[in-house]
Amino acid sequence: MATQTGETRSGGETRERILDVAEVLFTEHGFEGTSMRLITGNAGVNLAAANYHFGTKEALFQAVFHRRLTQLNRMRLDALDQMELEAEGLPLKASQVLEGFFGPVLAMATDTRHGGHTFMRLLGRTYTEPAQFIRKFMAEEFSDVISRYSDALRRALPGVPLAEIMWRLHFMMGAVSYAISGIDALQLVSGRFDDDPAQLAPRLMSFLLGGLRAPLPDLISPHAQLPTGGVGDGAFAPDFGAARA
Amino acid sequence: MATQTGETRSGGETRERILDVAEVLFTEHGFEGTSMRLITGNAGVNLAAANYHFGTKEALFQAVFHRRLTQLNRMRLDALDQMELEAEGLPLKASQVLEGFFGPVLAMATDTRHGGHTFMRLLGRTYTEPAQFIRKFMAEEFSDVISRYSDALRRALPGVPLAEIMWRLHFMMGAVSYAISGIDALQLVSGRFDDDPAQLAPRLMSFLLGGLRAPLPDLISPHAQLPTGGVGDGAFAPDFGAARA
DNA sequence: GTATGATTAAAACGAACGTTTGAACGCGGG
DNA sequence: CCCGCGTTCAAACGTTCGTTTTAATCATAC
Repeated sequence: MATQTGETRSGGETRERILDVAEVLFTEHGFEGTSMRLITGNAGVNLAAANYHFGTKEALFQAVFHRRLTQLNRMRLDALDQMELEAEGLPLKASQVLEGFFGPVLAMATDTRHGGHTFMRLLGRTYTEPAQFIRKFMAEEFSDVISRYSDALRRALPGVPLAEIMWRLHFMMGAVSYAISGIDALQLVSGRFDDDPAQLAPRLMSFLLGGLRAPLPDLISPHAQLPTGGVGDGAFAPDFGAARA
Repeated sequence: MATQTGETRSGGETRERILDVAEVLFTEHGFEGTSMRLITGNAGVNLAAANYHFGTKEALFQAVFHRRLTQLNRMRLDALDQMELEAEGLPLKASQVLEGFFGPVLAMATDTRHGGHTFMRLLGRTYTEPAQFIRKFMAEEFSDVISRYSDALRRALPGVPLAEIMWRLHFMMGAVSYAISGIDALQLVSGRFDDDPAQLAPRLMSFLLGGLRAPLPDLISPHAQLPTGGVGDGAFAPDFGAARA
């Protein structure tokens, strides 16, 4: 009220406010579906302020990711460091590795007070976004964590080929992503049921461990590596063929 | 060359061509990121033709989905009908149910000749899109299949609560979605490795069955229902708290 | 051969987009 | 007191968007 136009905000408050609002709106409407005007409007700041602080819309999007991913991956690496320290050179248990990798994700996802929930939905959604500039920095942000954790998993599951571990890590990331981002999608499709967020973690962890430690599949050509458990019945009807009218 | 301007196309060829191109471009750039001009331009048809045939961009998007989803869910229901017929009233095996549900998906996903591969990536990506008009008809297209298959799963896994089955179905859909849409995302993050598409199905099926049949988690409040297998160690560090600077 | 109805072409519509501009503002140190 | 610097402001830039409009073109029936 002191001056004619808007009041001046302290320090980096405008910047942080833009980041917070952008995180929510990018989650709700996607990158292309969110306009700079919508972001700055909801944040109560001037349109040009966004370009002043971040340059371009792409850079703003990256800044949203960088702020959270740095924190997330730091938590993951710290957890792994501590577990490996306590293990004194012995391989970790698979459940420990999973907890180190997905624990921070779930903690962030169920934290509604600091916006982590919103971001994790955005992350899951963005992981499959093919936009070039997104893929680029996603790879950079993740490569360290992936290599450290795939290594820990390889030691936790001796005899399982590395390719299999990578695939299962990939599958697990999909399950976690859906677990976080698709709760309403699930309700939408199946009506209401037990969705207590406090029970999501044990549910998910049990599922992930079951999948990670499942018997190895019968692969087509190469030498089978471990006993399989009657999984390979049925060949997934590979002939899709001329089914399209 | 017979006439001054373009040649006329037969019957519904223009319509089909628009659908095919739209499917590819929606997959690559998303709904908001794909313009009608890009679609019609790549299809070699006039811009107005798209609005003539489909009315609006949203209706075109729905048409893309309807064409494939109808086929996909028909395959799923047919497979379930036949399996239940052959079972003569006895419950199906969990592996059968999974194969009926995800088999058509994988068959479509690995079929590069008829564009199914493209569509399945689009489906996985769209499942978590929060756009209202998308959620609406996704629910309609899927509700039949979900209720039939969740019922079959419930009979295949007696003693497992329905809520648990729905959650695991949800987790599995996430894993399958990533398996289909994120192959390059995986390579991007971990370098090249074995990605023979013919081996994706057995790999995925093994993982899914392991997760589906995993021991039930220790839930916080309610009565435990089945013996659990030492999964509940660690509580996923629920205090995320003031970690943000 | 020509009238008819379906389909396409080309151009234009207003609105919304990301970004830039140049002036005004608040506030610290001379 | 005022000047310089970081920041915010209103306004405008040129482009692209989804959609509509008007006229031309085609296949077909008479």
